[in-house]
Amino acid sequence: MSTLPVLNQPPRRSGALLDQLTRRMRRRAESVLAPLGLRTRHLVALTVLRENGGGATQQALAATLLIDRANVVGLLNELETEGLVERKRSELDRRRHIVELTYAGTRRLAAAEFALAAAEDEVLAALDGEQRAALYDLLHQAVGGCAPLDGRAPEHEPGTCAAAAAEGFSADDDCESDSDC
Amino acid sequence: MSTLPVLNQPPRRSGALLDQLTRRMRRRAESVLAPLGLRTRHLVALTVLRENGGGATQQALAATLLIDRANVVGLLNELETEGLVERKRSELDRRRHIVELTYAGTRRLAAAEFALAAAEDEVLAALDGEQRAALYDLLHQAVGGCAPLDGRAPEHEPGTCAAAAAEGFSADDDCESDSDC
DNA sequence: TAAATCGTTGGTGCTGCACAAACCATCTAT
DNA sequence: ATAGATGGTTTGTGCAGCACCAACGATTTA
Repeated sequence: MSTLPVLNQPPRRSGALLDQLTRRMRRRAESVLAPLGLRTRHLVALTVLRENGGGATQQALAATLLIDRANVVGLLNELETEGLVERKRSELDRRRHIVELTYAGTRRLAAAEFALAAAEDEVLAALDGEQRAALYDLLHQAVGGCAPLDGRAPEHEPGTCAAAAAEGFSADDDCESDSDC
Repeated sequence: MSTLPVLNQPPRRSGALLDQLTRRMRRRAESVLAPLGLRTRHLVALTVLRENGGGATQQALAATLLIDRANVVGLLNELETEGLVERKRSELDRRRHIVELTYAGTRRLAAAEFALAAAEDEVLAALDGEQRAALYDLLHQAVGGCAPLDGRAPEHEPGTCAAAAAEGFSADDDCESDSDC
């Protein structure tokens, strides 16, 4: 606030706060997602599917989500038994599956995003609208302008970090220090 | 920035960004802590020990760190074999161990904090000093003013959320929605 | 003397992944 | 046509990082 040089002030380390806030956010997110029968990874997968428009092969999904192709199978099984996603045989290459978002999937995703936004507002309740916007801007800038699939990912070449950045919610990206995104 | 009402703007969800930034922060933190032979939980424990001044019993530590008392044992073993911490029998109650920070422990902790601050600056490199301060303030306010052991925890009664908030880095606090802190 | 408490040990279980091996169906190259 | 590569699938193993329970010795308290 003040531009006066204040010495001896406590460390002001944001790390702990960041961690704390993220934890709360995640908890709330999981809470509101649960009644929709979704978990974070489902949301990420659905988002990716919607974002790249048409359909994606499973291996493309694996690359984008940075998870093992074997694990993609289970993930899609869950989504498919809920009718949110559909696996179609590619006509060009009948080995491939083209994974597509169903109408139900689109709607569920929208519902999830709505719920998620509410959860976020809840967690950030202590901030007013302006402050939330400021927070968003700072975070955005800090992360490096690499918008996390929300405000349009710049490039979505498979294997890019935009990949893992996907929803921001990924498991444990080994994106490393390399300036992928 | 602008106060003009802008419609149709993308969701601006901070959740993903928060997650992303926190992940980076954690990675860097772990990286710089590793050469010091410390992991996050060690740092948290050391910080708690320093913060409450004298010494703490293991059960008090368990309560403060919100971890099982059985797991405190292993944690302290690691710290003690590194000479950062000392277990003394309480003279008042010889069942108890009074855990104290050694001089080496104090120094190691200071070194860790220094390294951590550097790591943080690295992660927030895209922000200038003023912006970092603004981010801190926003995070602080969002978290609820419950300073995370850095800028003096308001109360440190065992079992409080200030507990888990400890370093902000805790495993999976079930702090729930109850307004503990 | 009996019951409770503190630290300790050891075991079990859970979540949430990664990773590897092997398999069938299918495509591609020769 | 045949061999090799590829896409999806299944199954199994392993790891990290915890929680939780049960039991034990030493000690305190009732």
